[in-house]
Amino acid sequence: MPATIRDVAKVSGVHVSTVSRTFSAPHLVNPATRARVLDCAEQLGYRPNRAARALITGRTHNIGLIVADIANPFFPPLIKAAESHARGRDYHVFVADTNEDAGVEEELVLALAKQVDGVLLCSPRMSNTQIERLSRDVPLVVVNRPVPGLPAVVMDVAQGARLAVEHLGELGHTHIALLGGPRGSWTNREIRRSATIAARAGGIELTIIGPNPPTEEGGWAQAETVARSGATAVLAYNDLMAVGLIEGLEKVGVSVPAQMSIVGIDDTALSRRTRPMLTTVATPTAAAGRAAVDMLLAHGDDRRTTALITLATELVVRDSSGRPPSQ
Amino acid sequence: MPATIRDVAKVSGVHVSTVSRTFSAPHLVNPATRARVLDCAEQLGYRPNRAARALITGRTHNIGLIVADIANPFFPPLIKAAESHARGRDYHVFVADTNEDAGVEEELVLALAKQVDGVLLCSPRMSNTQIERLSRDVPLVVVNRPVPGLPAVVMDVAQGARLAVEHLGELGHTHIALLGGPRGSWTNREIRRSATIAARAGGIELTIIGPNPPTEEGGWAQAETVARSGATAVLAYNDLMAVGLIEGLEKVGVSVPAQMSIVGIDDTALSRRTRPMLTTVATPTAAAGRAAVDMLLAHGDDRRTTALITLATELVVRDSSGRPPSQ
DNA sequence: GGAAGGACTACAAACGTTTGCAAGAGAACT
DNA sequence: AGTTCTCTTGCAAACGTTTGTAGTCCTTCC
Repeated sequence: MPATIRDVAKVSGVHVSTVSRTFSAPHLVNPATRARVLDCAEQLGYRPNRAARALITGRTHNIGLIVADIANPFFPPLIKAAESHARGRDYHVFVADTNEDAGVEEELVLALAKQVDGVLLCSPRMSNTQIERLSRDVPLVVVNRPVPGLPAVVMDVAQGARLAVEHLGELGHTHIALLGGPRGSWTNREIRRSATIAARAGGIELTIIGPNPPTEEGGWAQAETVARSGATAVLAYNDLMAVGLIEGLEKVGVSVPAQMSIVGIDDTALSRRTRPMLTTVATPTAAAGRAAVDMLLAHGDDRRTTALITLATELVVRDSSGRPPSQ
Repeated sequence: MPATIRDVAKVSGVHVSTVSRTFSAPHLVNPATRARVLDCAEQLGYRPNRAARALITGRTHNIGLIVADIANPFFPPLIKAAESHARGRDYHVFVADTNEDAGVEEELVLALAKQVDGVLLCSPRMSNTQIERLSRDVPLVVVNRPVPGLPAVVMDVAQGARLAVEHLGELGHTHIALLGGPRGSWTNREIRRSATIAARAGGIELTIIGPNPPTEEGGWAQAETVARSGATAVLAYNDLMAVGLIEGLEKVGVSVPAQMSIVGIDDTALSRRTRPMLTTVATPTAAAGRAAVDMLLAHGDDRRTTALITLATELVVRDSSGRPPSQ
């Protein structure tokens, strides 16, 4: 029912190949003919069938975007930026949610492989070897984790964690708790590594609590442990956990920031909406989405880009961090 | 480079059509042959090329999902549910964000039309006639707005608004402000209509403030107007505006709920995270996503489903609503 | 005035599938 | 033993494009 290239050819009295070139190589067709063809196409409401085009060119002009959990406020800004950026370059985006499941993740990459020119893998739960294997089927760009031999975009959370610890140190805290994230997370290891170094440098005692699920509940559940740890400040794996922790602390009668300072990571929209507003490490998620799309599309040209892009983070001081109780 | 049906045919010593049938009509091929073919396919890592299949069957097994703003916390749960539900039925989902722009919306539907079996249009900003025209190019299901002649899924916000007004009435409020949403929104009209009726029935004065942009800023900006309106309670178009309003009221020295009760709509994840926690009307967004997918896929079979599904809403009472100040 | 080149267009094969049709082999019926 | 039926498979056309090759007609040059 929808107009095909053949309909346009018939109506405008030229061969299909001429119609095709009118769209894909305009300089090869006579201006007068081109005008006539465009006119007929317009008239018929013709739009090239991208699937058919993909069959022969091998380029679908689609990309896949796989995230662990769309409902996690970290991802929507990334998705939004990536989608918009891709669309600006005439690419459409498949979005899929793995529910934090590595198996689903692999299945999705495979299922999408033939329909896209590449896949953005955000915060993957798969092993490096799994990811490397998949990258033979379809170009991959990994976000939030470096994978040897593959292009990746990561946030400089090490810097962020250092800034956070230094900030707390300057406020006078001498004992900080680190509320860790999920076990397999590269980001989690980075934070831990960097916070440990920064704490040692600042003469600060660091208590590590975790691993924990990276959710509000995960933070909430550790409130008592945190309260009894002797620490006067906490650096949490992400905002979600920080918020859960604040809530949990309230419940056990510890007020923030008077008795306990809290610093989150990510600067999600959430952090400006809680009371007290959350001091947090801002990670440039939108920029990460755009950068990942750029890498993926560049990927096509030269054979195998291996670059690792590291985006700077910064500390955003709000109301959840303050001086330790004078006692 | 990736294995095609022809490679599998060659290796397993049968014709391509037999391989094809092994996957798309297994009962037509001899069990022994089928086993052998499947084995070879497995060996070669063969996966049918869905684009090529779509070319001939006319069914892409993809659906489009167009939302106004991915970063609006209303949408992620809907997207997540729709994507997961669709994947369970072997469909993949294109997600696109229109930035609240009707022009982008139309362009997206057209661009996606050939690549999908149908499009879910969530909270569209286009006119009904525009939508109807587009529905001739590609099956559409509209979410959050009824469009004559098209299948749609809507929330019973009228019921929700009534419950909210009654709740406030029972608490003793006699003057309520309605903080309206965007001009073109059907949901906004419904809320307004229903709140007006409920207020009259309860002997409550209703002041309508708006239209406003459906964002945190939109709520924030009206804080002073609300404070001066004489109302002791507010029903906001959505949670985002309610949260913004609470923040704005704090700034001008009005405390919630002591001096002003606030009720939101949507019950986004947000509403449990703010202080005070938000009393709000829960809309079943995940269910809406699933229902819309179901309608879209059913749509294919019988020619034109016109059904309108209305999902019930309910009031969730939390901490932002209370008795009016005794004065 | 013939050759050489340029601009434009048509032809046809290809991309990876699906599917209607036909053919062959047995099995089951009459 | 002939007919019909079922099961299984192969053949080939089709889906809507792109693109290499070749052809036509003009210009331009020597």
